[in-house]
Amino acid sequence: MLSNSSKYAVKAVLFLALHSSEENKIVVKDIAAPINVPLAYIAKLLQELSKENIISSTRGPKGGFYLSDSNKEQPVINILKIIDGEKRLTSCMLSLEKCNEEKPCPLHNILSSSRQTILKSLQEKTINELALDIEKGNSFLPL
Amino acid sequence: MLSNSSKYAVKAVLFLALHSSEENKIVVKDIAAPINVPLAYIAKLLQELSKENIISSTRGPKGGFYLSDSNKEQPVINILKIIDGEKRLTSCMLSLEKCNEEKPCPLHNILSSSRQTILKSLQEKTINELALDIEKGNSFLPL
DNA sequence: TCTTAAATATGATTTTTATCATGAAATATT
DNA sequence: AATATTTCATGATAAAAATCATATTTAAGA
Repeated sequence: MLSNSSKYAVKAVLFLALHSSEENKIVVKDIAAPINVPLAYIAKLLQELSKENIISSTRGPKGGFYLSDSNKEQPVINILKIIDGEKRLTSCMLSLEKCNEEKPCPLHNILSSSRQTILKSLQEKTINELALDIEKGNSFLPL
Repeated sequence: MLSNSSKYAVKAVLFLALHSSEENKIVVKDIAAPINVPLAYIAKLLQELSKENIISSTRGPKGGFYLSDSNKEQPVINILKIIDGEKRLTSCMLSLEKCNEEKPCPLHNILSSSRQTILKSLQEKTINELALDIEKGNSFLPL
């Protein structure tokens, strides 16, 4: 459902949500290490996210990546849309082009409602809310 | 969530459920064409499924693939377990090894229950039941 | 204005997944 | 027994995804 890249991206953004701010930018190297993702690889993903305004960055000395307040209010699904694309999230489980509510594929009725629920959650939950869950100890981000 | 291979496998098995029986075996070529999957590729998948007793086959003239009655009573998830492996179906959405009910990752609580529901459905629904859905016109299998 | 520290852009390499090809083994028919 | 038809086993190739490398641009500070 999620690509490797998306998972890495979520981890990185969450890390920024927890540890960065406009006044406290973080260098790629210091993001890659704690979230345990290859530096050059996460660098590329961060670039994409930055270009699409999911996260913020400034270059040069004292530069780095960070999350502005408005960045933090975005729904989690925005990350996935950029990295994996809309299609991957919503396409039929059997990849049948012609599958839809009127002409459902055999798996459609079984999976559809759970799928909807998942998407709705990802739509509603903001990056900031996820970060708060971690801070409150309701969830964890090991390795 | 599902690999390409798994999707192909489900389509093939469903096709067999609808059109084959012990007395009416079907040759690979006549499976590949209607489900629109490359012949040599589906052949390999069918071999795997056959070896693991998800489907049945006999070789030589008049041979082919088919579903025995007991094959048809298996849950759909068996196909996915063979082709994708158990791990792919159940692993944490962020691929965090340490994620579990006690120490949930940030996405865990959001997604876990829907995920469970999906797995339960795939566990309970048999191949035969899916086929019946199609026969009744409750679902379709285009291309 | 020069140097340095950072992101950015681009592309190369590696690994994984998907696809294709071929020969060996098995069985039914003659 | 010989032959033809089919699955089965194995491995080769191609495509896509993941990972790595490098040169360019930007901004801060001396």
